[in-house]
Amino acid sequence: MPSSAIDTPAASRPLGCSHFKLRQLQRRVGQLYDQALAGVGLKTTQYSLLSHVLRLGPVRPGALAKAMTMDASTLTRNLKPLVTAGWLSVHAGADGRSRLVAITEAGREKRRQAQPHWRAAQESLNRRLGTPRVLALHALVDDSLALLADAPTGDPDA
Amino acid sequence: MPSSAIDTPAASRPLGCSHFKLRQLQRRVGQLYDQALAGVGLKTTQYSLLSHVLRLGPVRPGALAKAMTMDASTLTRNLKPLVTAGWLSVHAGADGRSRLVAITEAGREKRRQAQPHWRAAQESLNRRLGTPRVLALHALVDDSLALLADAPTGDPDA
DNA sequence: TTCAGATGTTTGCATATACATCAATTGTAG
DNA sequence: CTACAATTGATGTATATGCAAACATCTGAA
Repeated sequence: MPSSAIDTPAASRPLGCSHFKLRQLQRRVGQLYDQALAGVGLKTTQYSLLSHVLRLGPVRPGALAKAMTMDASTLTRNLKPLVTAGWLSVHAGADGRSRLVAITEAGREKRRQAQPHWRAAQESLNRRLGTPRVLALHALVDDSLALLADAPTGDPDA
Repeated sequence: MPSSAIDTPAASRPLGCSHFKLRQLQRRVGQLYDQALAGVGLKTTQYSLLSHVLRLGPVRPGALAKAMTMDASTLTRNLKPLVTAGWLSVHAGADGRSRLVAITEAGREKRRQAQPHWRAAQESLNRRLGTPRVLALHALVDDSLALLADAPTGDPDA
């Protein structure tokens, strides 16, 4: 068997469904993180969103969605609870149609408060899986994301 | 503390959020599979559900949820569209409180019809990521799931 | 036998997700 | 200057997700 691409023996072909496997793991990991953040009244997704807005500064929804690999419409809706809670604010952008999402002082405080819990979840996961395994997983995910970068949802100019 | 757990150099510590990374990848991969199945009117989750019921035969909702690593209440609701469509049926189980989920003939046919599309999605993903990477990802996910097996949502007797 | 606790499933509630479509705005060609 | 294309978000619709609690049923012990 010369090339690694052809004539792959059955045992070397992925058998299970990649989507299902990822889904399963994401559910479990999500539960761990959500539990850790439950005490401060944040879902993990919300913590992610707060963190991204904090890091990216006032940012247009479209750019934020692209940075987070999510559909713009999903982002619009995910913003709602955080704006209602007063942790994020949405202002008019320079362009009349566009907007700017920013974190509020209350949002900064909330994130500060949540950060140790998030960190605890990370460390707990590292302990349970072993740091090398987590590192390997991160690397694989990052590589995969890069290779799929031109997939739907905010495809680049391609 | 001699163990390998302490004093990990900064560069060898996971930096990003494991949950967020998994979430991102799952979204992208989910889109690929969903696109492939859109033609036959199935979401990827629904294809998974059909496949599991086909494989596990008439099965109690609780056992099915555990097998799929999802919350029982999620499963209950995910069944609804499939039952409505006539692809799955829910009967009374021996025990008056429990039930049995089974696939119907229409469900078998629908799955048969969808299978090539699912397979195409798999192969497309294998091509885009490279089979070795997909294999490595599967292995990591499987190992991680095993290590997290006693997490919430249908924890074993532990 | 009757009731307290265990077991299996569904509901209430809130959020997450995305595609198709709508609405508002801007930019531009004529 | 007007009509049309392009850009940017928001909505309509449907599904997915999970925790807490309700519901239904069963089991075993007093």
